[in-house]
Amino acid sequence: MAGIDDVARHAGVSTATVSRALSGRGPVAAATRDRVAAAAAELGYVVSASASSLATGRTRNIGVVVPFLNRWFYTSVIEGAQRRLMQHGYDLTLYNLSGDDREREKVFDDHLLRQRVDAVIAVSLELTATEITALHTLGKPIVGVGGPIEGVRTLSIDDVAVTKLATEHLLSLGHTRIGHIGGDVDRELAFHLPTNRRLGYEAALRGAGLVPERELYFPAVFTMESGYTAAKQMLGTPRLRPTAIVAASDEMAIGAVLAARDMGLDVPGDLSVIGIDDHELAGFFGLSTVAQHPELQGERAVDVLMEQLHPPRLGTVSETNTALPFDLIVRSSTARPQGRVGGR
Amino acid sequence: MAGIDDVARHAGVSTATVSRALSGRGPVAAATRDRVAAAAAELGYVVSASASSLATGRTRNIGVVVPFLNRWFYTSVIEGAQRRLMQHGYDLTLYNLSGDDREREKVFDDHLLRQRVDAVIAVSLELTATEITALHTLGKPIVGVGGPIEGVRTLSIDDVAVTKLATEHLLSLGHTRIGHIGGDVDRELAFHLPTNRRLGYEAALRGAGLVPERELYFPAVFTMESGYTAAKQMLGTPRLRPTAIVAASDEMAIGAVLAARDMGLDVPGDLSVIGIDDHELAGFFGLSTVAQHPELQGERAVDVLMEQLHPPRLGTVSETNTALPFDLIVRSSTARPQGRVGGR
DNA sequence: TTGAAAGCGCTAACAT
DNA sequence: ATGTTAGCGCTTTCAA
Repeated sequence: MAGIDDVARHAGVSTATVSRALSGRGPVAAATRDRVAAAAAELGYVVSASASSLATGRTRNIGVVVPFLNRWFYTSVIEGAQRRLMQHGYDLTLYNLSGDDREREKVFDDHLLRQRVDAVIAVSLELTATEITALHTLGKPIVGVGGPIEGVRTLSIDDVAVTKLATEHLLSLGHTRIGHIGGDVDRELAFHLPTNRRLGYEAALRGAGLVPERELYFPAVFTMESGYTAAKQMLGTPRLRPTAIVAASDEMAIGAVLAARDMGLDVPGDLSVIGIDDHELAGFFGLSTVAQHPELQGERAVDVLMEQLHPPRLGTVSETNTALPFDLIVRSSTARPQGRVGGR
Repeated sequence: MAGIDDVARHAGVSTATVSRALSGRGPVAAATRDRVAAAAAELGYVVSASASSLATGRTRNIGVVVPFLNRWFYTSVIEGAQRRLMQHGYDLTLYNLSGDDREREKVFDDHLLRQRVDAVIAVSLELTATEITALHTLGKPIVGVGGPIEGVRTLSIDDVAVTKLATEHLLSLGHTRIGHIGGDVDRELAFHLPTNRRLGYEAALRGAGLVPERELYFPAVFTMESGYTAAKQMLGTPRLRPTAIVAASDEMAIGAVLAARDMGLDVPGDLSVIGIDDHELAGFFGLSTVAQHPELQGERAVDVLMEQLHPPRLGTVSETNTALPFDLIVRSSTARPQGRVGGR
């Protein structure tokens, strides 16, 4: 493995010049720069990350902490973050908290503090006070995605507004008996999320002059199976009979669609269903939904960090405070309610 | 951030002793070790990764290269690898090749060569000659998971045997017209995989004295939607009329189940379907399948690397050469064919 | 614009 | 068992 000295010798300059030429920091004559670049290329020289880090204190590596891996949202965020990081020449080190508590502790107390990362992105994390302290003693920039962390800048869609929009879509179609399958506050890591989504649902109903019925809310975990179970429950309870369901996630919504089918109900003829996410399977199931673009959230998180890591020259205006976009996507799982209400 | 000198002073020993005490390399009196540990804990000292790496040449970090992130198989492998790495105190740096070619090149020519990793795990990768060269100039251990790489030790289930088993399950139930939805060789990154799975399917048929019909093979990509389309095609073609389908992945199999339902066919009454994977959704859809335990493959890959990175003392026998396990899991999507064949 | 040289924080000979 | 010390490979003053 060629070192910086080899390149220096090869190009007939000092190591300092090689460093300057290759990193772009400090003045180098154009001709010299070319000579150095050529030498480096010829020798296949690549800077040693650890030596460079030790000397500069920067690692060109970002830590991404997620509670799980096997969920569409997280992998999408990671994918977006990774793509953007690569554009900046950064690596991404992944910390998955899905193990037991001891491992979780290890991540915060050891791994993240080893100074292997310049900053961290925390995805949908509900952190303990100790963990927040640990992150702060890191002294590095931190940005959250999808879950508010005490004292940490967080990117997140407006969960209330999103569910409100989904519910309003159903209302505008003429539905008045709308059920909600939401996250179970007691069982989710990010407890604010199911709460906010439920609030949006209720706000929309109230906005239409309706009173949210407690019985039309069914808690579930964010999986297809759980959505399926909840929907069966809801649809099977005689006095409830909703004509539409808004689920707090697409996976739950798909579960609801399948439950309706299994009960012989037509979607959207007998039941309209809308989810939230625009999950990769939403299109296949013809699911109407509100898209929340998680890859974009990952990219944005990186933008925020890069701005702190490499303060931009004056005049560059930050756009990272822009609210995160979400879009209603109407497919074939929602329609006007059948029968009496406004049929033609 | 406390440094090693602070700890040394605090514990009244030299930095060398601190290093030895904390790393476990080299002799240290028990009492001293405790004193050092206490001092380190009190000061919140954590070794600097870059300084340590520079001095030792080891990074305690493994690179994992995947072609995509948003697929159950990859995230499962990563999860398994991560869990095991954490047990060894290693970090995991993720390289995702799903970007454009320029980015892919950057990964191999820059990022992986920065000496940020001690070894790499390549998941389901079909590498170019240049990329293999790049990996080899790395001079670090490499292990592949799920796809053979020239000159690289690779962990992979026996794709032929797996599909053979799935097909034999159907044969044993009495099916004789069995269709196959497999990967499209031209469109997949890992072209050997669809080929091998198809071979296993054909071998099973031949083993039962049947002749594989070309028309009963339908190419697809590894998604639910593609499986759905292929199944509709197969089931809709009058002269084909299979009573069973073996799909090369669970997602495609689920697509086939849904296609059958949409055509008014009962599963397993009119059509049996079996997949391969034991995908997280397989249970929900009652899908019979052959499980391939990707998390385990990730763990095993780490085991192989650890053995090379930390050669075990004599007497420790490596078990990493054990064939990777796969298991037939019978759920409710497979049954004896209806009607004439052996019905009761 | 370039070079010389002093670290960055830790580890591992080597010496004791 | 512990301490002394010379690097690990690069970056960055400081001088020229």
